[in-house]
Amino acid sequence: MWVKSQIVYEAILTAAEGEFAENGYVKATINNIARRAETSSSNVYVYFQSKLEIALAVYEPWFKNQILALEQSVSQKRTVERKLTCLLEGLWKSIPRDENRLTAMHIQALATATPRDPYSSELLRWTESKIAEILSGVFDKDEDPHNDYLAVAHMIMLTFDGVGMRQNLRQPLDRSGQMISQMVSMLARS
Amino acid sequence: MWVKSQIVYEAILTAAEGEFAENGYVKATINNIARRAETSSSNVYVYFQSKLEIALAVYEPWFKNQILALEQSVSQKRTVERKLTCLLEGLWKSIPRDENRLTAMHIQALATATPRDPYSSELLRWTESKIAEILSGVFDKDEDPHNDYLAVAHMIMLTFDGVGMRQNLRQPLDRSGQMISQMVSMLARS
DNA sequence: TCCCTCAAACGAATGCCATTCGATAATAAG
DNA sequence: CTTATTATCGAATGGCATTCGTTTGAGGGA
Repeated sequence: MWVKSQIVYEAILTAAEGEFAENGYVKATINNIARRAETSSSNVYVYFQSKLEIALAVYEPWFKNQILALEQSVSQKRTVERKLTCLLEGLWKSIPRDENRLTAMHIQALATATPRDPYSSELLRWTESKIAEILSGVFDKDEDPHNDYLAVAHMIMLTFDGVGMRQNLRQPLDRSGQMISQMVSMLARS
Repeated sequence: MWVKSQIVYEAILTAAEGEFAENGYVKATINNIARRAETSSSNVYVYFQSKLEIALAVYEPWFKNQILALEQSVSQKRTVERKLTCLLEGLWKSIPRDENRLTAMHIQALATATPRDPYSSELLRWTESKIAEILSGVFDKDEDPHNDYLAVAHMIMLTFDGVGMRQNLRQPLDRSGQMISQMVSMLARS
């Protein structure tokens, strides 16, 4: 059917995940990915249209898992403050600082993309809805001023992008702790 | 000494500003910059160590001016809410959406940099202090829990980075208005 | 006026990489 | 067994940052 060869396709994805994790988006090369997947760089283009497409294919499932796991963690906390802190620490610390640095690689990929590249904001929208839903659950009001939560979720995600972007650079100063507690207290006051 | 070098130096900076504004960081080429400055690409390396260095040299003065102008605008507003709105609209709308798109180009430059590249976070720190100072002035409390303002300033700047990063992509949905008013009301409640 | 030195300038590499091409090999279909 | 399609590969192609080796020309000293 459609799938050329499921095995090779997945070998490429796995190879790419390793390569991106080690080298980030810019320094990773299709040749290295091909070598890891035990095929040729030209053959990679039978399965993917571009380097960007590979990056997105690697990132999406990883990131969705991270978010779903985070949702779990948040739900296990008892108080509003703990829930909010858990959410923000996940998004502004744990996930972007994850070993494999896929967040930074994703940011690199998007930053170097042009408007003509095949990017869809579907994943971003999915994530923002999810966060809005979590926030809504934290305060559990059913009257649903959902738009407010979406706006906050959007800001949280833009900050997440910023954190990921700054991950590349050696940041001598880490203000994330203060930032999180500040934001938690502002949100909790709502 | 050669008076000429100053002239060429500035010709390169001007040329680079034009080139970066038109093409962003990634698509801009040293060759184009050299051509605009009426010199050769190799000669550019007499004045700058790398493409990144040029980008930062172009960005810094432009951005500082934007911030100083914004500080002015904020100071002319009368109420707390108007001041905050002015500040956030500047940082999350006007500056990143500026014609010349230098914000997006700066993000591209940083996102593609490696930790070994000659980046200093001095400008970021300067900006965050400035924003903290502005916030402090808005609420004009002299007791100065300055660290809280710095944390908020940091978050504002990370969001700014996120906005600039997303500028590359055609974003179909613009939630910046809601985001700003939401943030203003959260801050004003402090 | 004539050298001599050294910064400034340049054209031609170098090396790296995403992406494409053209040609085979393998496989499925009839 | 033939034919069409797919997968694979090695060898381009084209673009670009950066480096190299050499040349040029201004300024100071003789």
